[in-house]
Amino acid sequence: MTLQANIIAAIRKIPRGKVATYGSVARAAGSPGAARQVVATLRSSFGLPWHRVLGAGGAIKLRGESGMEQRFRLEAEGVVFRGRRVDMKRHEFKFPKKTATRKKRPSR
DNA sequence: AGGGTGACGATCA
DNA sequence: ATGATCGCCACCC
Repeated sequence: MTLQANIIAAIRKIPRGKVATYGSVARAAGSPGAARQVVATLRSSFGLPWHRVLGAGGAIKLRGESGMEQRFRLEAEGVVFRGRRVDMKRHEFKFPKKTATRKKRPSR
């Protein structure tokens, strides 16, 4: 299982009308701090709800038209923006945390 | 092995 | 709020 596969899997779980951040996706994929890999994945793969992935705080990190595009798509899904960012209070998607079987870690 | 790169994140001025 | 810096991580050449 590659990190990229985990990232893709995580992103695919983001429901319509909800959003997640690079950082949270990275954690969900099992690699906290690997936000940049999330980016790499989004760039190299497609067919993913890429527009539902934002930067910390719900900010769109894309520049130019791509950013507008993203915002446009999110609003179309019912996501509310507060200034230049998404209202995370209402739309942030919380990935199910692995509480039971920790990755490579003796129970407890 | 070594070095460069990112749609990042957090912090500081 | 914006821009600069440093830290992080995995991937690519």
